[in-house]
Amino acid sequence: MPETSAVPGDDFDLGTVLRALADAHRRAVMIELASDRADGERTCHSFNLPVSKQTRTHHFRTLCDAGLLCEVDYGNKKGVRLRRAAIDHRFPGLLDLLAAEFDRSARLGQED
Amino acid sequence: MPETSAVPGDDFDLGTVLRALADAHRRAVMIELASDRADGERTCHSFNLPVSKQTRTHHFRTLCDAGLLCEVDYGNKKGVRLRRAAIDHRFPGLLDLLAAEFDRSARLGQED
DNA sequence: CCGCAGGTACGACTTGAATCGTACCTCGAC
DNA sequence: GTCGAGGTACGATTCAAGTCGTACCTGCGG
Repeated sequence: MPETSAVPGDDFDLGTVLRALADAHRRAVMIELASDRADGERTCHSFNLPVSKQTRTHHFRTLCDAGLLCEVDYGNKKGVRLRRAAIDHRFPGLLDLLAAEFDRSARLGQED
Repeated sequence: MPETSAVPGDDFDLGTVLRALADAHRRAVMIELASDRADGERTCHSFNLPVSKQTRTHHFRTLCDAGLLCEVDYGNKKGVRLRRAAIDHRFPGLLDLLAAEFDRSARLGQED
């Protein structure tokens, strides 16, 4: 049971969640995850965050603490997975909002 | 035309909005407004924010800059109004999320 | 065993945001 | 006109958060 999610049930705190989503890098991760309906496990490394790995660790920890992600520790590597069901249960519509932002930024692209 | 909304159309920025909602005081205002389907004009004073009036000004400015509120300047007093239509158009479900949080906190009350 | 890559722990730095003090403005009541 | 209440402007302070440097751990492949 290599699960490392900080939040057990639907013990979400809206403030914590919004603060987690307020950062552009973390939001980018969440938007990417929310858009992928496959909900596969991703490595922290697979997101192209333009920050050092210490900072990456910090951001993913923040997201986990907020209950948005759960981590799988392989010792060497780490996998993250979106807690879609829990989030949808507690904050219905939130992930749709993020997914919509994905479409939006894709539509805008480099223009503007 | 005493309108003073900083954001004209649906020129919302998700980051700005989430950062605005990340603060507990501002969120309290938004939750209260989102729950009131009457959408009447309120005075800044009518929210019971436990901060000084300078800080209150700061928070309402932040909410207006995010495009969540529009203000009506009466010189002496100021009215605020939720930009429900614009928000619903750009972020469908967001206000429902906040309204749900109102119910939730009401249900929990002082317990827990 | 050793090196490398991903990840974490701790600490330091820096920036942004929340808060308030002081001063000033605007309107309405007296 | 004067005063008071609501509001704003500017500056100072304080604190949280993002960022990275250094050091260390873990597994995998040579």
